[in-house]
Amino acid sequence: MLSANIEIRDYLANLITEYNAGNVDHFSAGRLPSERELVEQFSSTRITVRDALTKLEAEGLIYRSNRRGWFVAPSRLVYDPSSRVNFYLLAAQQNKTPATQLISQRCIKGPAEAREALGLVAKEKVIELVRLRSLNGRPVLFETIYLPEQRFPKLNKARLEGSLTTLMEEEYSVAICHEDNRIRVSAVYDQVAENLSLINGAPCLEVTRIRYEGDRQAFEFDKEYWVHSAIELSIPSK
Amino acid sequence: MLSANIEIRDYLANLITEYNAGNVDHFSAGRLPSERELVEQFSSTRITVRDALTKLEAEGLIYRSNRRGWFVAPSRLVYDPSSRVNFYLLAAQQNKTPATQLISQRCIKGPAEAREALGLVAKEKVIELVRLRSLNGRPVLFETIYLPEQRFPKLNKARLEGSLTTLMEEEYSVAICHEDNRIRVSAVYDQVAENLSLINGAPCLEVTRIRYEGDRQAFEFDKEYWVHSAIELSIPSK
DNA sequence: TTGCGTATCTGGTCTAGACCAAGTTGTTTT
DNA sequence: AAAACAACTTGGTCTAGACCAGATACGCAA
Repeated sequence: MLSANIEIRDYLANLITEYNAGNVDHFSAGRLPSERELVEQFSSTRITVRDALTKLEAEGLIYRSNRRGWFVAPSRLVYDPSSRVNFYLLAAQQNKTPATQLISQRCIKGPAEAREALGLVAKEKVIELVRLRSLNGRPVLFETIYLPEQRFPKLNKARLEGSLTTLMEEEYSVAICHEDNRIRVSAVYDQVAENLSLINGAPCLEVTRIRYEGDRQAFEFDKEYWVHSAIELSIPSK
Repeated sequence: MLSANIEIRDYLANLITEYNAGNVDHFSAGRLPSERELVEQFSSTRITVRDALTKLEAEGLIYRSNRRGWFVAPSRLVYDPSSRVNFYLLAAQQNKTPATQLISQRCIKGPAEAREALGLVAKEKVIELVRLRSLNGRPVLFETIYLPEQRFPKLNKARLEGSLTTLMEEEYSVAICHEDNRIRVSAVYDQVAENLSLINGAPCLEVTRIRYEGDRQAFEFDKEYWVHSAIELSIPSK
């Protein structure tokens, strides 16, 4: 005996599979029926319907756009965090249209985690860049980048929405020698949640990255929050 | 104005931080108060309390043991999926006590995904091994391993709960030349959920691995489901 | 001492609503 | 045509319960 929420999940999961296989009839523009319509259809309650939707969200089959509705998740971007292929190229290779928006740029003391990773002392400051990246108009990545101010004076504001890796190579002769990526499942809140159109506490994939140049001198500390259904990591062996 | 569920989350998150810092008074044996006690304490309802708990679960601060209660999540196992360090060694290095249980062993046709990855044709079969791995008595990993029967005849049953990598090296002269890991956030159901003491639809970290030997011949296909709060992936650059 | 049954506790699932706030859309006004 | 407003729709949050099923603890009988 299946519980009601699983029945609804299974029903929707089947429709989604068909939809992804090309049968576009089920959902208009990838949008699922509203929660109240599903309640009607299954003679159930919103609690149960939302249980089903939350499970599909956890699986990455659907995603929510805060207070707008639930949508079928497009195919995932396959991403190798330790490769330095830039976001635009990667997206283009997978037939997705990328976009980057610079949300803020500040020169601050910065959080302890970043200062430690960058080996800063005393009054040294960091440049904090906050960016939002989208695929086909859907926000998928909220990232905060910390750079030592001393290493990157006079950052070219015009280029901050493009590939930072390229900028750093061309204008600051950075040569990455090593990097460490830490990946965990986490949740988003507040500014991150809002920018990704998620609710507080929604699951995400969190990537923390430290990049080193030359004799193991850290020059970049990143925090990335990915809408989990938008991404699959690919880690080839060394 | 904070919503009630966030207030409860924040309250518990603080207690958990203190608990992890050594103030053991708050929770006996890492166990949170029961949902009904929290309802009392905050003059709220179970829906709201469970919203808060679900958010803490998504963040990996707590985990649930099905119908037993909610517990503070121990520190994560840091794991490099592309390294071939075995589970026992890895756990020991991080002061955790590992255990492995062989749940089933069959010789079957196997799922299309595995057959394809292994390049099997016609009537070739695979050996399917299902194992559950624990840290300090807590189940954290449910894994299914598919091996081509022809490559691994007469598998030594006695050793299937130990390191497979070691077994394959010693008894079948396997030399890994390459591997590909795919990582995504997903959800667990049925047998996987039961074995991990999770509910249907609970979030997890799914790792799919293909290992190759010699001239790029695949010899192993794995599906790993990790309790997400139990693990952090570490991916050093190539 | 060892099972075994039972009472109790826990989370799992669900009912049947309510009100709120943000996003969307259509209409009116400028 | 553009801006402003209002009506409506959507998910977000919450109330106040109910019953179920698995896990646990405990007492009793073999």
